[in-house]
Amino acid sequence: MTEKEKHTEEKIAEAAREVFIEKGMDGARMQEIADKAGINKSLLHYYFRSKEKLFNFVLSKIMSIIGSRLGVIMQEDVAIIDKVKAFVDLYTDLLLKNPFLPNFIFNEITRNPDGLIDRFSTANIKPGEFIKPLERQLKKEGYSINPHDFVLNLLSMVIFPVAGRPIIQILLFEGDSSAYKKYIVSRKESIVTYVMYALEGYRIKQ
Amino acid sequence: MTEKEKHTEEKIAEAAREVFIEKGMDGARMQEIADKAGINKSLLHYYFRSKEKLFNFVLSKIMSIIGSRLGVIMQEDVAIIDKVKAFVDLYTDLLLKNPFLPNFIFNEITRNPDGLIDRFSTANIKPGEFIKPLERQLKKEGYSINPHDFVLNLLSMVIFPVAGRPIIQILLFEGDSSAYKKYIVSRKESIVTYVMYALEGYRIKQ
DNA sequence: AAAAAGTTTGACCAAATGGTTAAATATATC
DNA sequence: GATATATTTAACCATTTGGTCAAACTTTTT
Repeated sequence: MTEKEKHTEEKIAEAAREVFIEKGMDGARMQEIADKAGINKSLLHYYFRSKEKLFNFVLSKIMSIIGSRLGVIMQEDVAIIDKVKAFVDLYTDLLLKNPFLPNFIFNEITRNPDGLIDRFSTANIKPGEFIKPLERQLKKEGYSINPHDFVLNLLSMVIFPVAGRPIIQILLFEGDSSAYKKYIVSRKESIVTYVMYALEGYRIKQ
Repeated sequence: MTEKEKHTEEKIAEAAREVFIEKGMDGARMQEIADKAGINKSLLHYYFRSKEKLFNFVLSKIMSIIGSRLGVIMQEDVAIIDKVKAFVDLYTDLLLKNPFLPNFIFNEITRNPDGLIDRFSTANIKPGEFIKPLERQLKKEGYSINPHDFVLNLLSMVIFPVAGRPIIQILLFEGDSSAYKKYIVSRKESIVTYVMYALEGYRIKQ
């Protein structure tokens, strides 16, 4: 009973996750989620009362995962460049596996920006906790860069090329899908190099 | 007559632009566009036969503007760092004025990636024409960086922070809207510095 | 000024969509 | 094995939404 319930609920959550991420809240259809889960549409409403409730459930789960990963990396007590490396590796892989994720997040925060603060608490994400350690570490290693710039530039370079895949693929690779993928993987290294070179310029000479 | 027609058509196009950009194709409602244009819903269909036609019209216009701006900058025969400066200035302003634009583009290319190639031709955007001059210029100035990395990192750093505004604003500025805006403006300079420092590392010593 | 052509409107329609409900089926409890 | 409880289904509903149409109104043409 609890076993089966878990099974159905999981199936629904998984299907909903896929559809919502690919189509967004507005584009997603309850019927499509039901079909993908191999169940009746009424059953969706039996487990999750409404589309919105289902959506919130899915989004919360995703944000928790992303947030906790980010938190772990940012709070590790290692050299800046190792943090960068860990971050780039982890998120490149995550994004390659979930190419619709960035657009989904962008879409949702645009659609409902006011709900974001609550979502952060629900997902137990505490921004201060991973900006501050970074700030300390940059100072400790003698880099005078604004930590906000540092973290935002990094996030940008990792996430944007995946979020804008179709454009990038055409703009830089004449639509060649495998060339694009190979390139994104290669960026794991080239981003780290780029950041390293940039940081060099911010080193406080003494 | 032609005067009035222009007036109404323009009003519709402008209203449609606003609504589509903010809500996306799926989220936009023909009624809302009609209301915003101050006209009857039937009139929308009189000028633009269907929602899709109206959407395509709006999107094409936007892409043409963005593309032509990019083309001009990329083909100017000036030092790399001046290109970077021009690009950052122009696009930061564009994005501050149209904060929903990036998400709109992401959304659309995700929703319908196959239509993108046609849209590029319609908007008369020729990717090769602004990648190649950049490639030459980088070589000429003795930087060994992969041009793809260079251009993508730049695009990322300019666009991402605006696309992800609600998150960034909470993550870095505790939700303070004016602090966020001030910061984005300040990035006009800090991005250029960051890129300059990074490029330094790619300089071929001789 | 009459006819023709173009523009605008309100009423209406069919399809899609999120959601409900009562009955049927399976499962657990006694 | 009977009763109660939980799960699943099919039929149905109300609302929303893109779109149509004929009539009314304006403007242009003759």
